[in-house]
Amino acid sequence: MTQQLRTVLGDLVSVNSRLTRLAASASGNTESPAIWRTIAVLRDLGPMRLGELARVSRVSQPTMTKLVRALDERGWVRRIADAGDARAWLISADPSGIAALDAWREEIAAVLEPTFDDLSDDEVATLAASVEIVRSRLERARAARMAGDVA
Amino acid sequence: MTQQLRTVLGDLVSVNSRLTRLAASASGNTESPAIWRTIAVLRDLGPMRLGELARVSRVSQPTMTKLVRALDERGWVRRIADAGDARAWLISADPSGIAALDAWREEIAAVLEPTFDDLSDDEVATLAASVEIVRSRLERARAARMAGDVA
DNA sequence: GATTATACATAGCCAAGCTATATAAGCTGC
DNA sequence: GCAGCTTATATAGCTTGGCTATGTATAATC
Repeated sequence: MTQQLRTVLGDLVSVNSRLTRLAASASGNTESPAIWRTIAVLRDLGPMRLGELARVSRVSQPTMTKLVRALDERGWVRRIADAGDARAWLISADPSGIAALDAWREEIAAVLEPTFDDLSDDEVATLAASVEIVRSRLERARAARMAGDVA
Repeated sequence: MTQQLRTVLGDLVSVNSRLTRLAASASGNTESPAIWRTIAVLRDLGPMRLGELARVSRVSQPTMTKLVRALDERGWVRRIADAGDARAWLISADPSGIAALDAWREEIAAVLEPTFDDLSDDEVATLAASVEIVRSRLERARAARMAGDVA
């Protein structure tokens, strides 16, 4: 059972990488996955400080500084001064960023759809259930991290 | 239904990106996903020419040239001269490359396991089924491509 | 109020991705 | 049998995403 879980986790990450390449190459999209991932996190979890955003996204703080700058240049996030701590900013997804994210999702979905359009209802439900499983575990990993579980 | 499929595909790619970051940051692994993806393709589909490997992996030919060089330097692939066409090479996964891939999979599985260790048998089965669904579609996309479906 | 800790920015590196182009080998037509 | 097109891989040069190390400014503490 444990072995089966391990195999599945390895397969999951492995097959993910190929799916990502398919999505990226099939769409002519020029923006990077990191940009979309960052907006998605902000949309799902709400405004937060840059450092917290980095931890949640599992990238280093300097990497997030770069990403936020790129997002800011496109007008897709807003930097709000944190009243009470002049060092910090609250990063918030701008409506235009959410709209761009939605457009990107539409685009990759449209591109992938032909490859997946013969899925049965059950198979679609299986994919949806898996997405929820992974999402819930990501959320748990985040919560554990916030609780100071891991450095 | 179509809308549901589209939403699921968008979610799938989106959540993948976060899972990839979790796997990368939780493991101290220094090798890149592209390296592992390439060996996995070679292992699953057998030896092939560099150009075909690039098409199957959905990267450009120069990108694959770089990856194959990196793999060759580590001794993880072999370049076999193609008898009958002096321009081409057959790229083959070396046993040491397969072993390294297996070790990497073990490592990320071990790192992710604590986050996923309370999954029920049903949930594990759901993830496994999803992996198979995606894998089968990737294979189909590859076959369609080989048939000259897309440039 | 000097020291230490924290939040973010900067510098500088490497890898992965791309397009454009070069090189070398095969293929075709005459 | 070689001129010229096509094909297979390599090289050049760029951008972005990732990292560590370090700088700078503000809080927090003693």
